[in-house]
Amino acid sequence: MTTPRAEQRRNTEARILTAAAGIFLADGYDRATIRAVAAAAGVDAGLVTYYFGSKQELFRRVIDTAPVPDLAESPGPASEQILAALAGRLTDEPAASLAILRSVLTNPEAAEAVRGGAARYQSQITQAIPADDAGLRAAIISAIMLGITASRHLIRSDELATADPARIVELLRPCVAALAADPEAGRG
Amino acid sequence: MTTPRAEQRRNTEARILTAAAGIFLADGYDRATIRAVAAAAGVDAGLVTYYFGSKQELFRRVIDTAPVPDLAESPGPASEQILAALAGRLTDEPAASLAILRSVLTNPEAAEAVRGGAARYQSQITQAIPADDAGLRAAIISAIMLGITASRHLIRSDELATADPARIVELLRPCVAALAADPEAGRG
DNA sequence: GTCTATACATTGATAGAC
DNA sequence: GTCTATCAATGTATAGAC
Repeated sequence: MTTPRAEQRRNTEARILTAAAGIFLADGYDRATIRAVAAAAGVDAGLVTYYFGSKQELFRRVIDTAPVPDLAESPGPASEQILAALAGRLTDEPAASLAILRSVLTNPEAAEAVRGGAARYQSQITQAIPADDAGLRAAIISAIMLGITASRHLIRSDELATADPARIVELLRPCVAALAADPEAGRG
Repeated sequence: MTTPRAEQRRNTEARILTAAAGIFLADGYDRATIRAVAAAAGVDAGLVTYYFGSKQELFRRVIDTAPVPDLAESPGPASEQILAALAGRLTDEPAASLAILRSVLTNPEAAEAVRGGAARYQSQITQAIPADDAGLRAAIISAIMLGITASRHLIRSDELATADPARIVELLRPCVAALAADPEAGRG
């Protein structure tokens, strides 16, 4: 029943990380305090900075745990892959991703993370779209996903927060299809 | 050439308000300090709280100056009215509105302002859409507008920040049209 | 009406005890 | 490895001088 120090440290560190994701999600980077994170993790405030050095570094570590949506995971055309990824983000709330999203407007570090993640996300879409202005189309799609996610989970707009994810996806289908479709298809 | 005290006060107050809008836009509510606002307005920090009482109240006053987009101003069908309103927000940057947007994720007051503004905005759209799920459709449209505006002006995503507003509107046209259209029109 | 000086609270981060 | 005590910095808000 001995718990080696290294293992115990990993446990505590992981507990702090998940607690930090929750606090950053709830309060945003600026309002989130190390003391609050420590309290949520059931440890002392000094220990947090002892482990992670600074608040910035702690946030950076939280960012690293956020998954990057991989479109290739789901089958079908590009527009359906995009909608499938959105559906996943509507049902469950990825704490780390939402923490980044909430902090993006106040923390440069979070802004950089969003830009980086969005860039990779957009490049996936860009490659799947045959249009020559695929880059802009991908950026618009990405912006739409951001608006939908933020409105539902962060701002909690009444209609969007309570709506069935399936209905939201259904209503967005022609929208995304029009953006991801080959613009030449309709002409000749 | 005498400047009555009341008039001088109005001048200084207005100067502080516009300065505050700029600071809140640039830094967000939390990071924005009264000292920075005072410096930008060319007055003392104590004077700001003397006029507005508190930081919250100052922010509330800035919020009140933000215009509510009126769809009825432009002609045509609902989808075109929405796109016209978006076009306006893409070209010029309404400081007060963007200040609210940046602060929405950290300040409850700003969140309330967004909810209230969005509700009025959405009710306009809802009335213009014949569908029975018009409320959800309006909420989605509103979320899309939020995502586009935030990505362009706040996050400054490369593609969206530099793109021509006309092209963005053009790409979004079928998207908004599909959401604002009568779903019964296509059937029978 | 405007500015100076300051009280008060909060927070990030550090040093040392257990 | 963890917690206690503390420092230094920042920021809001107030009281009083000009």
